[in-house]
Amino acid sequence: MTQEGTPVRRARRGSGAVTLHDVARLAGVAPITASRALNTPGQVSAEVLKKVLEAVASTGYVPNRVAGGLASARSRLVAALVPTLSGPVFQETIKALDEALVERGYQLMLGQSGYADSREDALLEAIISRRPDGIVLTGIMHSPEGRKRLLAAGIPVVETWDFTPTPLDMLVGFSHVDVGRAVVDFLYAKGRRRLAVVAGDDERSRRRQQAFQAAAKAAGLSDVPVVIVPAPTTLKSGRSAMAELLRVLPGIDAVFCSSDLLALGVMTEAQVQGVAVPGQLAVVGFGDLEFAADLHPALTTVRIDSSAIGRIAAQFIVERAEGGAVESRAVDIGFSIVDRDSA
Amino acid sequence: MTQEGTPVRRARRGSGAVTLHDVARLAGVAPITASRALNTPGQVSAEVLKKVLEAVASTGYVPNRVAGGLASARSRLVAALVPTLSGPVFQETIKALDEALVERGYQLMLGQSGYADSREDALLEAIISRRPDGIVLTGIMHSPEGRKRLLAAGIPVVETWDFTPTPLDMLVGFSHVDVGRAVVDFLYAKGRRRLAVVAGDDERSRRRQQAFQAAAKAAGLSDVPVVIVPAPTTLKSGRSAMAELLRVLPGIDAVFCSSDLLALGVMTEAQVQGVAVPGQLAVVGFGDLEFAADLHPALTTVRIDSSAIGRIAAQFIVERAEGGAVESRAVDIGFSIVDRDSA
DNA sequence: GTGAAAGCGCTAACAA
DNA sequence: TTGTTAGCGCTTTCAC
Repeated sequence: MTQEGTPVRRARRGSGAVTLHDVARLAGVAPITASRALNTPGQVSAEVLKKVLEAVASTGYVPNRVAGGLASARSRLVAALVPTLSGPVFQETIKALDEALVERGYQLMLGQSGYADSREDALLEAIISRRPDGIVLTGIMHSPEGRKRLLAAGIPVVETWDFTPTPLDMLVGFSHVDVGRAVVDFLYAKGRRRLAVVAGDDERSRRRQQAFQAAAKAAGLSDVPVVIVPAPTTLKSGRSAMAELLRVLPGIDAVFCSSDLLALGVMTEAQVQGVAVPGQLAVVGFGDLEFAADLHPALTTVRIDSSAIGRIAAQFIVERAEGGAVESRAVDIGFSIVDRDSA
Repeated sequence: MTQEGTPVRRARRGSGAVTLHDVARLAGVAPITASRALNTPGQVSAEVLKKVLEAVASTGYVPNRVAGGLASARSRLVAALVPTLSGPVFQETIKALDEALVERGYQLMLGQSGYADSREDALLEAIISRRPDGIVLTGIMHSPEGRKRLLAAGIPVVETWDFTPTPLDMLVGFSHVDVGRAVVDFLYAKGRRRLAVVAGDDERSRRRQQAFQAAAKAAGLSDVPVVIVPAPTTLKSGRSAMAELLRVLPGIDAVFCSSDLLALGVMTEAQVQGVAVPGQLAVVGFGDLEFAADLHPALTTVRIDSSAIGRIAAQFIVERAEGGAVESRAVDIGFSIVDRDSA
């Protein structure tokens, strides 16, 4: 059903939206000139620029970056894979990543891989099919198929929140083994001798926990009991883990938790059961979430500069996309133990 | 620099990746047939399907949905706008939205608008330029320019987490005015008479707060003092708001907080200052975050089915994109007050 | 500084 | 069921 008498061979396909052609026609220039006026204004005369800008304003033209992406092979889209959107751990990283990206004209796509690797492959395909200019992974890509797919796609990848000598491509993170050790040293220096761990059932938490146990053993401390709780960690699982610990081993004097939320649960249960923190029990969290400093008692915890991870990841990807710098970079952003009242 | 002696007029542009053409050639069919084998397998013969699938497997072909999106005017991308990625409030909505979308072959794009409207317009343009199949807003789009842009783009929009008689398009939310009133009734029934509010400085919180004040007045209660804290709300601002309230009006017997985190801050400060909850002071939160039930005392709070909002929004958008159903729909998912120990 | 032509990789429309 | 053709809206390449 065409509206006018103009002879048309086919039905119109387009969305009907204003296109660059419309703008160009209105401005009296060729489409490519309009394109240049918008993307590289330095390359056109002031007069042309003005006319194009007027045409844009009067039509309400919004460029179609899907088409632009196809033509230029640069989507200006970056994908981030997180285990889950529940849980505040990666939140600041994603927030900082998005902010840094938007500032540079990129957009963020999100995918939840789950803590299991099951859906990961399908998700990876869905993401690669959008041809993002970069992919940010929280954690290390372990599955061989995943690594292969990513490598084959030739998309810049930043692995984060971990450290490995064999990154897929680029890397921004820190050593979980070092964290485990450092917390043992910290608690030992505070005079604590009967340590315990409450850890979420994900790979990085487990790595901290194992390093913690090994370091405690090396320091000549008694065996460190461990309670593993499902990922993502919750206040509730912290409470029940603490209840179990208290039941089985009432003599412990310090607990290292794999998240601040878990630590809050542990402190809550301690309070309910009349165990004084830090008097009888030291509690150390992980993450230094916004609330940690203002709890009562204020939570001693391991601080990770979550925002920095996001910012640096964004920078790496944008530089790769724009500068074409091919070098693979790895940054260890480290961590610190924030010594507050709970330990 | 061409590799072979073939006379080429231009340098090769493509990404070098395997394309549908490669797959089709390998399978011995036309590109469109390969396309159909992958997208609408019912339309091709079993034999062709098999050959195409084999070709896909042997080449590691991953479809380019950027190209597909351009050709079909369906990007299978949905954008979500949140005020901020910090703060757990919309987290479950986004999580559920993403899950429902991925299940149906869509991908989620994220944008942070900030609580101020300043960057919103630029963000909106960035999003529209990707031609998503739908946009999910947290909150109502108020700015006239924003509404205009969205309408002009012709992209299905779902406004969420609020209710209005004049939605832009589709709507999934609840009435914040009703929440404010219901909490007054609830506290009144519990015998509380000197109510106060701690509210984040965002529009929806303010609306609950105002309705709360009005309802208290209508019930013949004394004027309700209000402390406004910056958005996003934090445990810290809850503590200082409570400290202020206690200093100025020590006689209050109930506080309605605009988030559970704020409520936790209020309870923490109360505990530190020796005010018994719920004995002397009732505390009501908002959101029913995962941790609320396991605090001590367990937090009485307003429960919103955050996941349902995400799921329904996804459904609305997908139906619009696929069914072409043009009707505008509005759903009030309501809320409930979860009566636990803190009030 | 400006433009014509070609094509990015895919799918809608039409035809056989 | 399969194929041909013509784009989607933009940017690249090459030429003036």
